[in-house]
Amino acid sequence: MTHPVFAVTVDLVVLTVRDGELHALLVRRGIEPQLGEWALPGGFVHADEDLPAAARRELAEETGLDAPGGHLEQLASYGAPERDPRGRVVTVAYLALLPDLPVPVAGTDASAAEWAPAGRRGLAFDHDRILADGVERARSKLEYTPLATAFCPPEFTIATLRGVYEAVWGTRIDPRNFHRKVTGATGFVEPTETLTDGDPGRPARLFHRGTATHLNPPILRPH
Amino acid sequence: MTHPVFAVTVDLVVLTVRDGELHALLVRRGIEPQLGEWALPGGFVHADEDLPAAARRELAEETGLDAPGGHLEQLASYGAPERDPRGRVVTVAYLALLPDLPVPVAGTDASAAEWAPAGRRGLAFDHDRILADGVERARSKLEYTPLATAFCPPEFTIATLRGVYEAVWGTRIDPRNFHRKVTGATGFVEPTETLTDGDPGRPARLFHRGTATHLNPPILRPH
DNA sequence: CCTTTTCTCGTCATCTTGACGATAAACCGC
DNA sequence: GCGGTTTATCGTCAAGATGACGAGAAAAGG
Repeated sequence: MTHPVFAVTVDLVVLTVRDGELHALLVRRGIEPQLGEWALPGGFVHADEDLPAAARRELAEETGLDAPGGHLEQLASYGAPERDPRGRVVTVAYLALLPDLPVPVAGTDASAAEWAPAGRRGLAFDHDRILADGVERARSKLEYTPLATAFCPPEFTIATLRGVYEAVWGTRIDPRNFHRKVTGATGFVEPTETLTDGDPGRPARLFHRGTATHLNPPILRPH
Repeated sequence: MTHPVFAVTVDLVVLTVRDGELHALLVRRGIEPQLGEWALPGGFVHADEDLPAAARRELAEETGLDAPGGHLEQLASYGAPERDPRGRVVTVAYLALLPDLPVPVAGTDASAAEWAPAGRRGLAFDHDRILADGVERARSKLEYTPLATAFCPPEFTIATLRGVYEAVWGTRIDPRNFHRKVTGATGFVEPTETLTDGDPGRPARLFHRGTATHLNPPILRPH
C-alpha cells in the first residue's frame, strides 16, 4: 500500500511573565512562505530526530538556551490540508514555560525575535490558534499542577508566585489567602532560610519548588 | 531547503465501560508489519484529509459507527525514529469515549476486533504507551469535566454514572456522597420525569447530560 | 519619627467534604 | 402475601477548605 507524504515540523509556544503580564516568544519569519510575518518559533523535524528532541533543539536555537528549571510539554498537533502553502505539513506544537529571560536573539530562520503580549493576534499560518491553545493550557495547568514555579527563578517569594497566577489568569488574588493556600498545599513550595533584602516593604521569605507534580487541593481560578 | 519525508497516521484509543470495567478497543493486525499482533485501531491520513476527519473515519471503519453522544479528542502525537519499521511515521493519537456498544466488527486492515481490559499490554509498535496515556487522560478528565456522561447512554441513572467513575478510576465511591455531588454540580446532569423499572431495588430517576463543559467544583479521585 | 509598603499570621462565617444513619420503594424466595 | 434484600435518596454531623478582612511585623522613604 502507498500513502501520502508529509513534512513534520515542531512549533513552540514559549511563555514567560514580564512586567506582570504573560508574554509569548515570536519571531519574524526570515524565509518564505509568509516572509516578514510574525510567527511562532519552529522548524522541520530532522531525519533521525525524536519529537521532544526537535522541540528542545528549536528552543535552544531560538532562545539561546534550553529550559533550566523551565518546563516543556507537548501541546497538540495541527494538520489541516491547507494550513501551509508548501503542501501537507503537520506540526507538533510544544508548550514551554520559562522564567523571565534576557532579550531573545534572532535564530537561523528568523530576522527578529521578541516577547509579545500573549493576546497578540495576526500571526502566520494557524499560529493564532496554536498560541491560544497554549495559553489556555497554561491557564488550566496552573490550577492543578505546581507549574507556576516554572515561570519563577530557582528561589522566589510567594508574592512572585502570586504575580505569575495574576498575570496568567488576568485576575487579582488576595495575598493573604493565596499565601495560606500555597504554603498549605503539600509539596508545592519549600521554605529556605533566606529573606529578600532591599525591596520596599517587609522582607519576604524565599522558597524553592517542592516535589509535588499535582496540586492537592487545586488552586481554582475564579469564574 | 529540503526536509525529511514522513508518513502520518492516526491511532485511536477507544474506551468504554463493560461489566463494571474499563475496556479498550483492540484489533488484530491483518497486514504487515506486526501481522497478527494486537494493536490500536488506526491508519494513514489521506492526502486531502484533516486530522480530526481521519480520526472519525477510522473510528467509523473500525467500530461501524461514529460517536453519537460519545466524545472524540486529540490525545498526543508520537514520532520516535524507530517506532515503525517502515520508516519515519508520526502518529496522531485520538481518544474516544463511547457508551457500551454491540461487539465491534473487524475493519479493513484487521482480522479481528475485540474489547480488552484497559490494562492490557503487549501491543504492537508503541501502542502500550499510547493506551496508557489515553487511560490516564480519561481518568484525569473525569475529575474536571462532565465527560463521564460520554460513557453513558442518552438517559442514565446516577448509579450508572457512578459505575463509570468506579470503573475508570478503579475505586469504590460512596453512593450517597456521589449523588449529592453530581446533582449539586451545576450543569452536570439534568433530571428527567421518568424512573427506571424492573431492576432490583428502589426505582432510580433517569438523567441526561447537562450543558456544562467543566465541573465546578471538580470531583477529585481519592489518592 | 512618621507614613507607606509589603509580608505574614489570625479570625470568622460560609461552603464543601467524607462518613454514615435512616427511610422509601422496588425486587426475590418461599 | 410476607419478611428479607437491594438500591435510591434524603439528612446529620464533624472536619476541612474557602473567601473576606483585621492586625501586627519589618522594611524603605521622606
